[in-house]
Amino acid sequence: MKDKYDCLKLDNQLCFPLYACSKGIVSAYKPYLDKIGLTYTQYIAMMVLWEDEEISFKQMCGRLLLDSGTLTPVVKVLESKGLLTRNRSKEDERTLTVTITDKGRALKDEALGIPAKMAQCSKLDPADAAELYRILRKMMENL
Amino acid sequence: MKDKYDCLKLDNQLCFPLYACSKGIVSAYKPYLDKIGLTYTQYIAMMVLWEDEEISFKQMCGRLLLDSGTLTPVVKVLESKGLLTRNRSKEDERTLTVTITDKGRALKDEALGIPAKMAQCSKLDPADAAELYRILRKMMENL
DNA sequence: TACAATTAGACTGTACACAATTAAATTGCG
DNA sequence: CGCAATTTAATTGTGTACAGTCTAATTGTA
Repeated sequence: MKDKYDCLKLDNQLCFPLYACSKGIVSAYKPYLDKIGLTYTQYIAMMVLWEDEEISFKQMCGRLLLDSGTLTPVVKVLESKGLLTRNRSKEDERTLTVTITDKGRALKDEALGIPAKMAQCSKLDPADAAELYRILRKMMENL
Repeated sequence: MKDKYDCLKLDNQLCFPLYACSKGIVSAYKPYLDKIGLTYTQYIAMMVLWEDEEISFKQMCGRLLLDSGTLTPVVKVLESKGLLTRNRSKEDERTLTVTITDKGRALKDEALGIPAKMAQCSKLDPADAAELYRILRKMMENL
């Protein structure tokens, strides 16, 4: 019944459900994020600024685990929406400082209901959610 | 210590580690997939054909949870690499039948070592890996 | 102090990923 | 039978995502 190719079956992969769930969750966010006019990537970028209102672009890349090629256009779009400003640092002209605006800060309150809505939609019981969180955190450290 | 905005912190999200691990695993595959000349998306598409050597395009989309806009170019690239053929069904001209070639079948043996290499790289103990798999599967059904 | 090495962002090219639309083929119903 | 509704891929447009490259600014060192 078992053959040497079993390890190549989609159903036996750990990576595929991970990849599918990641896309699934991001798309589940869409209706809620549409209401506040953000994409998922823009949302997590704003999340960084909701926590630290001023941060260097480089640090932002590190927190989000995104490279400059991805984050540069995202931050420019957020700037064009008036949610943040981009300025070169006085001490080091290479460094780009990203700062939240009043409008960006105001959006925080609009986003407040989203995490609860998302928790419902995954339909995981709290124990599974906690386990998942624990294992994914461990995995992140190894990658 | 706790404020109402805690739920909007990146560290308190379940989605973000999921999204980060998904990207992390896919990028961990890269060196191994480079050796056989496939991207991750191309790899999972070939996985479907390694299991079912002939399948309709529509079914393939369903198995991979990808829509036609994503999979059409992927399958065309795999065709150009000579790993599969694309043919319209005789019974229903709308249906595209995707069939593995000898070259595609041969690639299966080259890919055989990859899953084991990936299991090492995630560095999860078997118990955690099994738990993760179980929870992600449950989540997939709910999404 | 010159100048090599490093660092920070931006840019280019390739590859997804999905929503929305389109076109062709087929089906179903009056 | 005739035509509206449905189905299947393909296409278009927007938005990531990352490798590789480039430029400008800064740092380290002889």
